[in-house]
Amino acid sequence: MTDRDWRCEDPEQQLVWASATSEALRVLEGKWKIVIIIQLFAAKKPLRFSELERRVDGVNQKMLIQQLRQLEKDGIVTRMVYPQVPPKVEYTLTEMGIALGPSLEALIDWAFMRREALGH
Amino acid sequence: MTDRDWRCEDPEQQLVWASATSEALRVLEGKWKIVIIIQLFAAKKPLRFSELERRVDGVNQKMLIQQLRQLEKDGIVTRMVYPQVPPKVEYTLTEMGIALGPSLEALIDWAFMRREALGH
DNA sequence: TGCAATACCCACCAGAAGGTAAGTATGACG
DNA sequence: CGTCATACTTACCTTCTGGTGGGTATTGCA
Repeated sequence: MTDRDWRCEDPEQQLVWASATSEALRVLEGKWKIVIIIQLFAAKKPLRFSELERRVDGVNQKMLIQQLRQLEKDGIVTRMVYPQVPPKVEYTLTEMGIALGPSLEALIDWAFMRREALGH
Repeated sequence: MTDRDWRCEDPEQQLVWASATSEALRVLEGKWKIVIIIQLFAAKKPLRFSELERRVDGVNQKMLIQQLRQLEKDGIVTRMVYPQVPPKVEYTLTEMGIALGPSLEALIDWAFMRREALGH
């Protein structure tokens, strides 16, 4: 475990924290990734492409695939192909995807706090 | 406090969590925002425009202002203008900006975990 | 024969985001 | 009068992201 006091004075360390966080955020960026991840979290089981398509409201096939591929590349989801016809492909969260839980929870908390503070 | 178990089965709730998180992320998105926020956190004091320009490596004036204005609009930073010549403008984190702390920490933790897992 | 089901791929387009280089406003100071 | 410092603003260009509407491959089944 590294020292995590990113409010420290060391400018070098600040650069490290900043770049680490930017990197982490890049994995979550894009219009659909969070929604996909939360759907996979909520389902608690592998989801087929078509199931995701149904659950992620408003997404189209190209976008869904694109984001899934990026999430796969980033180690957040696993793609499992069943060689049958018609095709069947299942997506699951990896361990690293599951490990995102606390961050997402913290973000959710902040979002709701903010909502209340802004009076919505 | 609302129920925060976003891994629940209720599809309606999932939509709420998903949209809340997307909203929160939108506030942090953009190439420079995280770096700006972390610099303000680390400084523990108001920073002038030119100080930020120096601390946020690689940013140009237009981008820095643009992102600062968005952060201001989103209630993350405060812009304080001193009416003097040459001009002096200071930027501070709002309460809501400071409240981002735990989320950022969780993201940093995850980012470092991921780094180790990927063997960097 | 030909259609259905599933998970894609491709060409193309529009708008948003990011970036560069120059200009502006102000008043103190020499 | 001209220069300096600071915090912007503007015009313009390039790149990235999101989106639409088509097409494809495979095999079972009517």
